[in-house]
Amino acid sequence: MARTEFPTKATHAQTRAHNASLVLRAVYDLGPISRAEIARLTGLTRTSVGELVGELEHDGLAREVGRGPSTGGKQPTLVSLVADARHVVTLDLGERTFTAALLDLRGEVRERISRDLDGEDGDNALAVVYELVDELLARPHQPILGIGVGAPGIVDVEGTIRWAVNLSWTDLALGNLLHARYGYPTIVANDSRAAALATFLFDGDDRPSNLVAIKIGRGIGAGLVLDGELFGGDGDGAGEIGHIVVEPDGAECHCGRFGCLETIASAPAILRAAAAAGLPYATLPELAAAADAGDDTALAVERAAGRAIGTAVANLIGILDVRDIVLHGSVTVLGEPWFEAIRDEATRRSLGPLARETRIVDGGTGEDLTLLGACALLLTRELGLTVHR
Amino acid sequence: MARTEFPTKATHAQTRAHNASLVLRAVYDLGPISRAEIARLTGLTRTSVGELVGELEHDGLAREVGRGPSTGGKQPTLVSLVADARHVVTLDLGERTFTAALLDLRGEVRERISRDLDGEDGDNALAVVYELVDELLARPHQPILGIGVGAPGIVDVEGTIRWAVNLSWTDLALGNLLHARYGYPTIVANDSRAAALATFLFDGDDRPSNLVAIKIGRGIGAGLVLDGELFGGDGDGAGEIGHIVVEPDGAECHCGRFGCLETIASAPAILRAAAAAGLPYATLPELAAAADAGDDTALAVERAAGRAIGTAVANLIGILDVRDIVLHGSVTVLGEPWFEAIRDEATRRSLGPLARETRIVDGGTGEDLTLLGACALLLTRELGLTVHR
DNA sequence: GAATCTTTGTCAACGGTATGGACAAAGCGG
DNA sequence: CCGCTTTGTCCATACCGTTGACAAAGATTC
Repeated sequence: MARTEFPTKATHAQTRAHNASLVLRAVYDLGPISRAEIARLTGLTRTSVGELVGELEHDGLAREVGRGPSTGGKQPTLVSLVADARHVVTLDLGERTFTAALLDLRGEVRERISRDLDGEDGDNALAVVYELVDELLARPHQPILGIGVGAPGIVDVEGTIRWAVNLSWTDLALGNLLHARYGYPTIVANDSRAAALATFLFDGDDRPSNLVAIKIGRGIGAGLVLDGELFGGDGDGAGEIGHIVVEPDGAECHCGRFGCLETIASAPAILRAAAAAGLPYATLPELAAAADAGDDTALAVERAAGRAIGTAVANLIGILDVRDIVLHGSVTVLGEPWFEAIRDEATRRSLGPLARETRIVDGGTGEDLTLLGACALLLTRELGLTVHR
Repeated sequence: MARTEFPTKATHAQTRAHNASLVLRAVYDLGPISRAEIARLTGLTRTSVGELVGELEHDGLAREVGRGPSTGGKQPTLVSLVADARHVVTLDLGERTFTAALLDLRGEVRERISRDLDGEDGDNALAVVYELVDELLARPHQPILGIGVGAPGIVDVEGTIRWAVNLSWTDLALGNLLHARYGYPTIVANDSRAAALATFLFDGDDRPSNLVAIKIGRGIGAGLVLDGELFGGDGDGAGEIGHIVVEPDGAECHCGRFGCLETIASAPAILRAAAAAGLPYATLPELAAAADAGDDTALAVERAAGRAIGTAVANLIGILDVRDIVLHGSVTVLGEPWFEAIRDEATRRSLGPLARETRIVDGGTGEDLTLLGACALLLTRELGLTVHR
């Protein structure tokens, strides 16, 4: 078991950084809060907290905002986060319309622009990315903390997009390119994964430490947050469940296999199934409306798609014993009948006690989730705003 | 996202502990090694390393063992681990014969005893545990580092066995009981998971940081090592893949569902299938021998079981993108035909690029894996001998 | 209203721990 | 034999969290 690489040593600077981010997180999470309260929460002394808060104030990240009520002694001085102290450039390249936005430290969108690809891919798509960032940075903004990108396909930890079919990108070192061009810290991650992290961080209040967010749209991909952190797998392909074979004798998938989940439950697949059943609906909302209005054939199409997802969910539950499963993406417009089929199938196919405690919830079409997730990754890496359990 | 619990502060003592375990690990992994070499590896100064090695020597964990060859200067003093400096009490409660053993710091078995349960369960089975530990501790031994237990069923992080069907244990706080009775640090973990960790730590040399070890015997369970650490899931049930439904119209399982993986691919299920096919073999080795001798029916039975496992493996690959999958347990005696069926089915059902790089290997019947894993958990917690990547 | 108690935030002294420089010991090469 | 290199240790220094004390300022009690 001789591993040549060694974990890094611990230094005083690291302890300092850790405690600094602890204080920042207290201010971030618990709104206006006194130094003494932070000291009680973190276990640090009031002295240390005072010093660290001083640094935050110096960096403009925190500010005194008045006094709190006394509890029998001197009034505490309340310190609050300055949400607008930094801006983060975020990009969502997961749809055929690229979106770029400036977010503040709370994940609030301050500026947003987008541009349709018009079928462009390769270098032209990359040019669109540059245009969007250039335009965003031309607008008034606070000091930039970094650039966060959610991109489709398989993205490695270095920020290289190894394989993104729809954009014809292979081994595109997007992270390095952006860093070289703009000079800011840059993170590139898979869009489904970013969305999963966003859901985990911004959406819930008292979650367990694991969450799976499945994005179901043109493709199907899941982001896995395990023990509070995004899990990538050995080849950065964790969560790529769209190509698990569900029906070995099913239709051919563009990946070459037969009966992949995507051939049954993705948005295009559902519309194909509807057409095959003789239904005249060309979009998912139309299909959903028909089903809600009592069209049994439409309902059956929805349910069949739901059951396939339910099978995958059962596998997720059985393998990971995860409590929270969030479904998002364009297909969620199918609404309750579809969800019901998913829940039924997931329950039918997994161990009772596990399935019973699982919550399968609607994450909506998740407009900003990818942007938020990319932002969250930056906040974690640059400011240490990790969420442990 | 107000979480009331906070991560703990960092202290100087923690930096010290971290660096101490870094030095220990260098000595542990890289055999006799000089202080200067440790300093280069860890990035610590020779001063710090000298001090820390001094502590290890004081604790008896390390010892100077001579001089190394000069490389143009003073000969280095080599420091080596004293493998026998501590003993760990380990228990494997996963089979119907309980095993207890004393292991040294290298995981070498120094003493081993076992006792058949003779069908006992509940408190009587617990009494057997006490007997075994009493007897082991009555033998000559080094200072005890702690007690590590691999137990079947669902075990939570506190060391309570929430549910172990075969032993009729529910909510048995085994960890607390053992700690109260013997006073040593105690860890109780699921046996499959312990075995997975053992495989990860002791077996490979340059693994990726993820590994799934599937134990296939009377039951089927997997241990998940993700990013170098055991993953438990929200309800400590991660890896309980035996009850994922593979054939919705299959046979009834004792869990109440139909067509669970265990109803098809566990040892008893395979023997049932053999009987149903009119074969006269009552044990797996007999079945394997017949298949190897050209019995096509026996071969077909083996392959059917293998394909079911292969389906589960495909799900694991698709969800986790894990490179290394180890199969162990009594069913591995079926040998190559069975493995081939697993590999074929796993490949057929998962995305090409992923499946191609996956290694599905034979972990054997894994006699001591659970003991080793329990030992490894203790080494990690008590001495910080974690293996990062 | 005065005295006492509580709580807050800060300051100075202290202690643990990693670092850097210096140095003796000990071997190699010319 | 002399210079160079490497090793292990000693000493002084710097970083940073802790401890104890204290002033400020409000609450509580008499």
